[in-house]
Amino acid sequence: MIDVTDRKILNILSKDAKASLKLIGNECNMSATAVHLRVKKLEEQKIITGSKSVIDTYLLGYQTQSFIGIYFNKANIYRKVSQALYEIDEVVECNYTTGNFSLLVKVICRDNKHLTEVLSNKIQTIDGVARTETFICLEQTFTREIEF
Amino acid sequence: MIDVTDRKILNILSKDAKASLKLIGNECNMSATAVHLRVKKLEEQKIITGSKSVIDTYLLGYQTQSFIGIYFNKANIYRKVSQALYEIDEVVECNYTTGNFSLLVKVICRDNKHLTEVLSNKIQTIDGVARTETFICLEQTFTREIEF
DNA sequence: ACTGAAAGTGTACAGTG
DNA sequence: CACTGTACACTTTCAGT
Repeated sequence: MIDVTDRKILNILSKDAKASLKLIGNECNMSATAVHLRVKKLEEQKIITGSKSVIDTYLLGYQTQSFIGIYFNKANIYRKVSQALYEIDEVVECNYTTGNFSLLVKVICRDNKHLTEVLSNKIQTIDGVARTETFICLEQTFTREIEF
Repeated sequence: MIDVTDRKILNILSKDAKASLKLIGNECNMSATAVHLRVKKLEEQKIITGSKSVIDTYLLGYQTQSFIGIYFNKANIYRKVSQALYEIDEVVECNYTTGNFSLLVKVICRDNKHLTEVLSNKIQTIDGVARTETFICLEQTFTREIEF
């Protein structure tokens, strides 16, 4: 399905979506056009699904990132609660998980006051949400992409 | 510092790093060149720090994503433990948090067997790690970028 | 700070092995 | 079928307003 060259391309693009085809071609001993064809194929196969610019949210005033574990008071409502969470702009990631919580979500707020408001006025008012547990990120020590 | 046009540009690029300057220019009623100048400035200010292609890890055989809460048996060692975690390829995000755990990390593995191996042979052998708590993601209901 | 024309890339297409 | 070389479109740079 995908070979070692495709993996090399994915590893480069996952760290830099704007890496030039020329540069990738040099790394893979290929013409830029050949790389382009492979990238197109990876997009068709939905292995590459898009791209994002990485933006420093901290510099823009969003300085309180946190994870929130959510407990339910009913069974089988994770889809409905997820939908309600999707309506909350500050919630950027939502995972249905095993373990203590039912959902584990990532929230990006300006400050602790903003977080308090999101928690009490938005998340905890969702039907089915019994209790939440907040983990404020004091420091994100690293993020990185997986290597294929 | 940054105006409403910059925000518009950031919102577009955070969802699509390869959005054409032309298209952004249309959205902002500006020439492609003017957009380019603003993007360059945002990069210089380190508000835009880079870009990534979004890759479907599931399709490539990494089908078990999980969060792992890490407890320490000593104080003040989060930097050292973070460094050790950075050496583990499967750990893609590491946060020093308030709450029960000291660190909350995101791990991407091929399957549960792979996760077990990472947990017992890699994470739990790090000096200072007392105990871990694993939250396997049964479903990532959504991820999204914040709006500015 | 923005525009409009030149140089340098990315992309599409016809052609080769 | 995977790749190459060429032609056009786009991004990027630079002089000018």
